[in-house]
Amino acid sequence: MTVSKARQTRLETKGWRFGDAHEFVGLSPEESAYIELKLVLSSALKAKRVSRKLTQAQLSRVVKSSQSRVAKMEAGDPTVSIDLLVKSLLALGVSRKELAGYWGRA
Amino acid sequence: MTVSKARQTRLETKGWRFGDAHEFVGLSPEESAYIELKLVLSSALKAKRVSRKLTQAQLSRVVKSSQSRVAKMEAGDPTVSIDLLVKSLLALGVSRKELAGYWGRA
DNA sequence: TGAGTATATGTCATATGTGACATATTATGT
DNA sequence: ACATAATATGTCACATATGACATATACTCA
Repeated sequence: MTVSKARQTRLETKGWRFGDAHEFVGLSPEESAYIELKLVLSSALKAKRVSRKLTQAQLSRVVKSSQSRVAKMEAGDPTVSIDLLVKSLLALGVSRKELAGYWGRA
Repeated sequence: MTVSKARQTRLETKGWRFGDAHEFVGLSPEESAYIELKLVLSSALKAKRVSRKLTQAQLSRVVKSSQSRVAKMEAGDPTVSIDLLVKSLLALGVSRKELAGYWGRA
């Protein structure tokens, strides 16, 4: 998927209530699955941060990033890669089994 | 991890026989886990391609890439992102459950 | 041995991701 | 209401990933 399309998707989704990204219109199953995965990792990251009682600024130091990028990670911003999300979760001490759990979750 | 460090790791690993990336010297557990994850996805991609009896060139058309990049994906080249590996696996019709399986596999 | 096919490796211009910064918006307390 | 902390959003220079291409190496099969 192109960046502009991803951005458009995100814009189109503002205020949209959904439980399953398959409901996004005009997206192939692969595109939906890819977006779903990022959203799952995003919320996992936020959940982990909150459970550790860290601010975004504090977490950004742990993962060697910036507060704004952490905010974008948690928001599922299209400019954030799965790599960064995975690296951040690993930096928070998340195990591979836990990671697998996130992805397997519908 | 920086690119140069990743490249160095790969070079250092040439001809190295290992079953667990934790054995890489000088890498933190997170770095090892990240590399392991990429290697698992790499071999999953290759296995899928072979089981479908596709050449790298054919697969490259399916995932809209190039033969050389497919080769790099399967080789665990440090310039290949998890994003690309995941997108490619999804394009091959791999389910979320299957991905989760790869993800969790030690 | 060769010719044909598949895979690997190197390079490069361009696309995309990143941290950092400024600033806006939203919470939380007093 | 006000101040203060936390989070969100926008932008940008720089870093990294990408597809494409050339070319090298490996693999079949005759």
